[in-house]
Amino acid sequence: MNAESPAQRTTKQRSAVSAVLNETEGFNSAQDLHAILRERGESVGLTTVYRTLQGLADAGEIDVMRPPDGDYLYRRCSQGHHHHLVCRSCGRAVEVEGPAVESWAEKVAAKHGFKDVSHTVEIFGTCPECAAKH
Amino acid sequence: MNAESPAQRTTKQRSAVSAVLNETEGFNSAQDLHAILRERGESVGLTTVYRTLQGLADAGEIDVMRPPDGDYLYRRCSQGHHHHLVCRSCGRAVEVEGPAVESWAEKVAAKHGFKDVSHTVEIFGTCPECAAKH
DNA sequence: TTTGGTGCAAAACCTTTGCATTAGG
DNA sequence: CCTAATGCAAAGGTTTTGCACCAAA
Repeated sequence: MNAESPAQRTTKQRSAVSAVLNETEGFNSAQDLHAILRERGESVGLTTVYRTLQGLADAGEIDVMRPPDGDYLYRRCSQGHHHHLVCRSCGRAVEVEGPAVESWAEKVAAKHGFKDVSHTVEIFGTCPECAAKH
Repeated sequence: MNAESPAQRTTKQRSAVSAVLNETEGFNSAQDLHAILRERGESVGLTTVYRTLQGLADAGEIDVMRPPDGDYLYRRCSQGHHHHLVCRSCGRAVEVEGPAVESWAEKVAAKHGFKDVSHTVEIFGTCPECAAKH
């Protein structure tokens, strides 16, 4: 029992969910993704969407975000640690890095003796396109 | 109809909720606060706790936070914009400031043409006391 | 064939709302 | 008195779970 067999199966539903995540440039809720799939004629249950997203999130293949209000949002992202500049209106997101923020967080936590430190940083705003639409 | 009368009444329930917020040094959920009140023998309905917290939050008298998972958390805080270093185990929070983070967020948003920018920054970790308890 | 995946319906949860009653000013 | 505040119960909405059936390997 050492050969860690993923036993992860490739199904039509998972491929469909993954495909939508590849094509969308913003954060979407599980229900959004489910609606998109239905519009396309793909028949995937909402339960499966939730379960697939959980799996992808656990595997670190997608980013999960929680806005100040509302539900969980998901998005396929590049590898590595980064943060997001998210449009409040359309959900479009830009990946941003902030080395200074990382070190600042580490320093602050260390100063107070906190261990196992992690952090969340999200920037919200209205993107140029949405601002233009008035 | 110009003298903006707050019409805000001081009730036993609101005082009780406010008192608990003053005495706790960590973030608590509405249900936590409700439980604490009941333990004390104070009889306050969960609905009232929720409504009182909403009011205090709208008035800017308490900070609302959303952890990566779980429900809304509330805490009485000092005035002004600041962020938190929160213990994942006991909820204790330290208010921290990061001028560099503020300007960084502004700059990043401006570079991408985003307007009406706001941001959230939370640092999570295990506080010294909780770490000692192993 | 074997075992993980799927999907429906139902359960769990947290939070909000409707409405009659209570009580602050 | 007048009207905001309270609290119970019920509604709302999202996410999870139980279970029988289906399909990938």
